[in-house]
Amino acid sequence: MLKISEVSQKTGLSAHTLRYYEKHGLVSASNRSEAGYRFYTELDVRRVQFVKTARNTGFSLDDIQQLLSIRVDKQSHSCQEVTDITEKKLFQVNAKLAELQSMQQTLELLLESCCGGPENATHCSIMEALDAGRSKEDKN
Amino acid sequence: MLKISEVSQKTGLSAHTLRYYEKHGLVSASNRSEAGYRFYTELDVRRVQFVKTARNTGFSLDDIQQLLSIRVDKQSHSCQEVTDITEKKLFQVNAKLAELQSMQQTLELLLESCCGGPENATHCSIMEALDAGRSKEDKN
DNA sequence: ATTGACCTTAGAGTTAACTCTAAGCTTATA
DNA sequence: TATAAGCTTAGAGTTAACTCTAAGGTCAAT
Repeated sequence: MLKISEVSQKTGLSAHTLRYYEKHGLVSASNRSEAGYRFYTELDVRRVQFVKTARNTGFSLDDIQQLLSIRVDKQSHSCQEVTDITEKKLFQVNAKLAELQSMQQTLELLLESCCGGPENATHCSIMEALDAGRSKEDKN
Repeated sequence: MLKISEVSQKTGLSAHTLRYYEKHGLVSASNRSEAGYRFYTELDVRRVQFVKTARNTGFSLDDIQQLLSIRVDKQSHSCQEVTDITEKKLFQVNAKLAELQSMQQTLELLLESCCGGPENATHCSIMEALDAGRSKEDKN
């Protein structure tokens, strides 16, 4: 049985975050001391680690809620449910990735076009490009 | 002289957003009618479009504040100031990109490993992987 | 018995960039 | 002149995931 600070150490999540997760129904300590201190079992800690891993993989806390409810009763859920959640997340990641790649390219082009020197910005090609408007992402 | 709804139409930004930009010192209408209605000049509209283009390129409103203050007095600013802002943004974009690419790879691996079928999730390899902990992004 | 470190809760604050609401003028049209 | 569309403002709400604060109880060590 671990106290919250020990779980914090073990997982790298702050005690604040652990309480936040509990308040939001993700992971709670199975036991409490008489004084009300949280006591986490080994299983609780594994659940915390599951949350952390899923978080690092990009899942939102909402996604993780769903994954956790599958996790506690795997028999009643299918692999397809799991892949559905995962695919949805992958789509989101891919969409964001495309957006950022476009930004990256634009920024690189801007930097290539500009001298970057100490001369004044009267003819700065970055300023000109931003002034020209109609950027790549400008969907219309 | 254009009213706010006309500028909205021209730029694709909502009237709310235009007022928001004004409140935050980005772009204001040069004139007002007697009744207090905003009237935008052609120059104001171009400034709005500059903001929009910069936004689409990934710059934050704070970055754009700086870019605008260079824009109104290019003589007093160097190309280097402009490239500094741009490089800083590119670094941020690259960092986020790396993070998302890592997530993408993890998610793809997860999806490859799972059958995704209607069988129950008792041995779902995605669940197992998330349970195994220590993901790639888990820096320690 | 008194520190000081740790725990508890409810609830407020943070971030960015909007987005919306309410209450009330103004303007154009019928 | 009445109605509807559009404008104004201040200020509240949204989103996600924390992060922090205040006020107070608990525990181990001196």
